[in-house]
Amino acid sequence: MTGHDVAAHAGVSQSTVSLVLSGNPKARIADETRERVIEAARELGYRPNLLARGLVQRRSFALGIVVPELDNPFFTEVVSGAERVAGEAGYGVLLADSGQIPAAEHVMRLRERQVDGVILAGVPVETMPDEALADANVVVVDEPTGRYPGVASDATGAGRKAAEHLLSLGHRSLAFMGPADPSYTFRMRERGFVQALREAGCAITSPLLRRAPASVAGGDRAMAALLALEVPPTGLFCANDLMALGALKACAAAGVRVPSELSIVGCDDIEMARYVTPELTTVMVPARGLGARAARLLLLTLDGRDTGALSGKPLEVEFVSRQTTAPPPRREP
Amino acid sequence: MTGHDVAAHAGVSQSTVSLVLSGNPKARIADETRERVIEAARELGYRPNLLARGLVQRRSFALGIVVPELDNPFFTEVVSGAERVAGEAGYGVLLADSGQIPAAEHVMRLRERQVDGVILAGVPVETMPDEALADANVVVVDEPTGRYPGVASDATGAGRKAAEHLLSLGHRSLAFMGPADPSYTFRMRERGFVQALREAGCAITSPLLRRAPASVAGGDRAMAALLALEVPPTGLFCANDLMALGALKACAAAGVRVPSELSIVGCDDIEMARYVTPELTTVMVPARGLGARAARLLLLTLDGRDTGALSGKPLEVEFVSRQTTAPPPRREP
DNA sequence: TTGTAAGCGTTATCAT
DNA sequence: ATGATAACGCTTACAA
Repeated sequence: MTGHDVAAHAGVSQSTVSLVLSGNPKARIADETRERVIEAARELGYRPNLLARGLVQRRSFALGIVVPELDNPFFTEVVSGAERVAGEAGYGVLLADSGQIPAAEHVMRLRERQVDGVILAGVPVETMPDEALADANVVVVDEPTGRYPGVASDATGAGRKAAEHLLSLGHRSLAFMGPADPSYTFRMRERGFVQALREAGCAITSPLLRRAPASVAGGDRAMAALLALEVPPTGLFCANDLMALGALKACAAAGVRVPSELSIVGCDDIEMARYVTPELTTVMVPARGLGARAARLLLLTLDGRDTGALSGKPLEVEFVSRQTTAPPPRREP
Repeated sequence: MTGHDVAAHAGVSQSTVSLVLSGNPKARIADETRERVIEAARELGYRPNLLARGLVQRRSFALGIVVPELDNPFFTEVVSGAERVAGEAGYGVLLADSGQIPAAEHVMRLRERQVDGVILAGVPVETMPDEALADANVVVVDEPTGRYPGVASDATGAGRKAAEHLLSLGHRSLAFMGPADPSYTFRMRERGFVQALREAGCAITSPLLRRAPASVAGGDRAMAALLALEVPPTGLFCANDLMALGALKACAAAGVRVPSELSIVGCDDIEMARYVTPELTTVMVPARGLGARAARLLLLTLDGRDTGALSGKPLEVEFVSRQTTAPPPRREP
């Protein structure tokens, strides 16, 4: 089924078919002819070949999105948000998970497929060879770089809000857990938290600052270490909800009651945060919104009309009070 | 950067470049020439345009995969598994989430993009217009149809294993919750469960068979209804883990202790099953394996060498004993 | 208003 | 062993 077939069926030339069906604005086609073509296309069930179109127009109307791991619900949401807006704009979405294949390689492959742009989420952009991204349309999610446009959430604000909440509850002995890798967002969450504490005259000591992978397993381990301390903290902020879930698990295993003995605040507000018991107090980061915004920004850029409105200020994060925080236990007499 | 540029740089014709770089087996190229071409390509950072290749070869080396919702961790895993094997085979993966746009429409779009095949997961294939799938390479995940090849898990086996476990613990008053829609897999899980009970002389009465969406919210609601019964069940099997998580939540809210007062078995073994407290006893369904297998089957089909080995028997499911099941409470005297 | 024709960047068939 | 050349299915001047 090609445009030629439709043309033959409608008794017109192939280019007329193209003119009609591609909705080219500067195409003056007789209404009668247009009808015939559309009818013929419908009858034959004609669908244009987007590879051919892409070849001549030099754009594929497809976006690539690369994430480090689809398992992480945060990235799943980013992808989901991006997919939604891309889909609604008629764009295809090529998904690349850099679990097995390095991100740079994925980007090269996407570019071979002539994607019009690439969304990078959770990918350490700085570590990628320049050539991979050279003159490509790139939007980076949640990792501000000077080099590429990006969309981000207010990461320091997230840490700050967690600190303020814990502080206002009366906690003074606070801990943080986060990954060792230099991920911008995690670093900023940490910084916001630590700074807010310091401003309140409540410094965090190094044994209370745990490094572990930003996963449930990592949170579990880090919590175990915290619990083994002479003087465990009464409050904890985790770099993401996954870690918080792990911490929760470790507490359950150790018989530590949350929130009466220990308050825990996560970050992201993944769906599961609402589904565990006790429900996780956290800071909501609009993952789906980030993905959607990234896609929107990319699409605007492609149309050459990125007004800067989208890449502007970071998306707001919002403190969500649930069941894992409470005032610290009274000191044993 | 096109093949022509490389040709010019290497002092050969464009077709020679293609011959060399595409690794065409029946290409006899002088070693010296080959070297020159490869070197030129490297220097210029040449990457073939896959749209052009796809146009002439009439295959895009891309797969489409459509899922009902990326939020559902089960489908996320399916996608992840499929993406992995597709990626390793050099195939691109076009992702389509039928949240906003109907699955049939998605399939049409994917076909416009000339995907070589489509994986349908969690999509009600029977309800799709025939034309959407007509002479396309399709693999259906976990929903056997006579019309298309598919990969499936042993859904009745899953229900059966849940029943056997609960029965062996001594439960006799059992409930089931699952979605009302006629999804094959959920139906089979239910059937396996109910049949195994019946065989054990332990019929399930209709108030103990709850219909609700296969989500956490659905499970929560269904559990509330179950708890409101005169004589609540002592054991419960949920059509999937999401529902089980909802049930767990409802129990926590109602102060019903799991597993001492009520035993719960989920199905799927999503990652979260391990992370809630108490950890969810469930039946493991290899979601990632299903996705991987679906992709493998599709790739084999494309190469025209589907030996039938993959579409054969359903993938085994495995009972996973964790913390949400125990013997029923002793009868009140 | 519509048709002709020149590409888009490849692959693949043929001469040479 | 290599180079012309004809597709692939479409868009887009330009002609008619």
